[in-house]
Amino acid sequence: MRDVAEQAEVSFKTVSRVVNGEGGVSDDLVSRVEAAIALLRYKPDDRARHLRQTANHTGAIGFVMVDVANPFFSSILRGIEEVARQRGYLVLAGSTDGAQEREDQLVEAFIARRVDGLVVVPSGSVVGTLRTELERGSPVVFLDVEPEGLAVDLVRSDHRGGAAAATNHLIDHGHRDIAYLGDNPAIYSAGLRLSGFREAMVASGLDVPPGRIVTGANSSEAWRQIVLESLTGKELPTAIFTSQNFITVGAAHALHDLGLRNTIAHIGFDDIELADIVHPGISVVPQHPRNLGRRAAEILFGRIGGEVHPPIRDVVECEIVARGSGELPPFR
Amino acid sequence: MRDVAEQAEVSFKTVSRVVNGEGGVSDDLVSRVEAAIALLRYKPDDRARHLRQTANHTGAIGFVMVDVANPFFSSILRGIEEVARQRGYLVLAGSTDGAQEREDQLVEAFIARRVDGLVVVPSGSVVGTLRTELERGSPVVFLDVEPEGLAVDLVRSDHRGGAAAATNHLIDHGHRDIAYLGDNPAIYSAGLRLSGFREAMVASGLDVPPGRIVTGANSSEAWRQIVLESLTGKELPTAIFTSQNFITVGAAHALHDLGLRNTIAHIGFDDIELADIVHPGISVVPQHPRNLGRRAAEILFGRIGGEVHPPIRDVVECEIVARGSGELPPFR
DNA sequence: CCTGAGCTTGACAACGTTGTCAAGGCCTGT
DNA sequence: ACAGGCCTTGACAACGTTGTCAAGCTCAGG
Repeated sequence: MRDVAEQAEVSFKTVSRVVNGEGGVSDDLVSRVEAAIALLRYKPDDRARHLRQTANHTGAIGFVMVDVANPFFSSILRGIEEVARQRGYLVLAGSTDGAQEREDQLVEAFIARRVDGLVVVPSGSVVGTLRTELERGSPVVFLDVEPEGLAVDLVRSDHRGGAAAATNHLIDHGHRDIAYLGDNPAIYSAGLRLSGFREAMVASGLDVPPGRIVTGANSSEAWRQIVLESLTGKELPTAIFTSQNFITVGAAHALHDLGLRNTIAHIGFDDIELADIVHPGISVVPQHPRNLGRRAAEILFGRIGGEVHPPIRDVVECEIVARGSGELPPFR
Repeated sequence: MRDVAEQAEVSFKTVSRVVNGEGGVSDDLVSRVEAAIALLRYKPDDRARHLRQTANHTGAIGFVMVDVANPFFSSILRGIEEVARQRGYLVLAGSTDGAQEREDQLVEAFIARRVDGLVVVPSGSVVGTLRTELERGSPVVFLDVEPEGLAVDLVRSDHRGGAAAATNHLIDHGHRDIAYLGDNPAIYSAGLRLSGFREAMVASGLDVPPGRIVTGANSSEAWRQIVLESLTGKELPTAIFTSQNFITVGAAHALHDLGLRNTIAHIGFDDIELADIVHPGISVVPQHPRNLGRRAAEILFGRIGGEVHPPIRDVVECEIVARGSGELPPFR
């Protein structure tokens, strides 16, 4: 800016006025400044701008998720981005892979850049930098995961209810021996889904032997292996409930490999591309991640705009989409 | 920082020294400052830090893509993020939906925040802010799309070669009447894929009547409709080549709706989840987006680090994955 | 006891911008 | 012709940080 001012032979305050369209500058000077800007390819520096402006607003929000390569999260990001864009905001995003340490780093980095707010899918309990920010009153909206014992804004699917609905769906179709395959139940959503499964089973007076609960891998390929192993040479369950999209895909592959897709009933959490053109179609309890993202961003911008109200807790119901695999009768 | 200094009764320069671990501060003061920092929940402001530091490095890079909700792009983003994370960089990302105007806004916003470099999937020709930045010598790596007449760093798949390979694959299996379904050929990659298709057809002495080229929709649902319409009540092609992931999904749905998945051969560009458990499996020419992203980021960081060499042009070959649908013989 | 080296500490400028205020020129109304 | 107001323009402080440099202290060596 200093250079532009020199080039145009005006003070740099006048350049500032022209850049910001403040008016009160004669046409002569405006055109001289504009010529200098074009000549020097000058671009204002938003960091300095926001630094000076007392108003706390940097035009950026942060999104901390588990893995942007997972379509569930990238769709959420897209939803957030849509809302942010409307308001002229930029989105900083980062993947934690579920690691607390990485989550801390990301939150720290976002705070250091003074984002105006955060949407967070926390990896574990809320500690460290994130907790500090919450206490300080920074706008934070939690997504998909509800932190224990904290009154915060939250948007998530009804994991427990959806899982229970899926389980009941299988039970209604005559199944008694149902296996659950899911993420580590220490993960909030995975824990709720497992609870939903358990409760539905118990409510129908059914047993859940430990061998019927399989947890732990984290890619569809790994799940394919796990399901292959857990379905080989033992007494098979008549139905399985896979509680996450990668697991559903891995299990569908494994069932396919074993020639069991028409034998063992299967229902999954999260929707999956092409789930309706396989045979049988894969029944699922879909989430609507883009809407979750939009909703979270809207709440966040409300807070950023200074809205004061009790924490919003938006738990979105999930309904079953029946496509065939979840309606297979028990094979024994 | 000023407040911390007051609280600890030291000068703010001393606080700066403690925060940055510069040493040369007595243990007594260090602990007083640390106590004040904890008490006031002080976090340094990276913007001011980078503003002062003459070295041009803000610890952030930008990624401009078409749509983060498309797994192709979110996988690229993930690859970029991995490399960025290793170096302690943050990634700003935004979707253009292929609109030049939005691309301009994003690039402008990233530049205004003084990102250290950009990875860009340009929407059209390189004009506006992006062009200015290139001329100024800012580090920019192009991804997936090769800008016309510019010597720039580039990473992309071999769209033309991959499309030709797919087409030849169909021809080798006896097809003569092949339909092409693809994005608007004004889009760089889509144009190359169409060329690859055309050239392969011509090289085998085959006709490409205009009715066999279908272009233009932009969601798998829209493509499902288009394919449904274009395959109803006419003389059908014996094979189709769908040149992008959404189109492949839409076409697979449509073929399924029409009961033609075992009749019309089908091969697609981009890989698709579950493509191998449908019947027949969907043959594809996969790209490896995460690797593309990693590669682009590595080149970018090389430039940011000051490497000087002629533009890198990294065109990654694509190989066919045969799963059944692309190997069906002509039905007539 | 004095000198000088080494350590700790702080004062101040600078980064690129905007906000505040005052100076100077011109016009209008009397 | 003069007072008062408006319009244009610039000087300077401030935002939160780091770099530079000098001041003051301690301590060892002569």
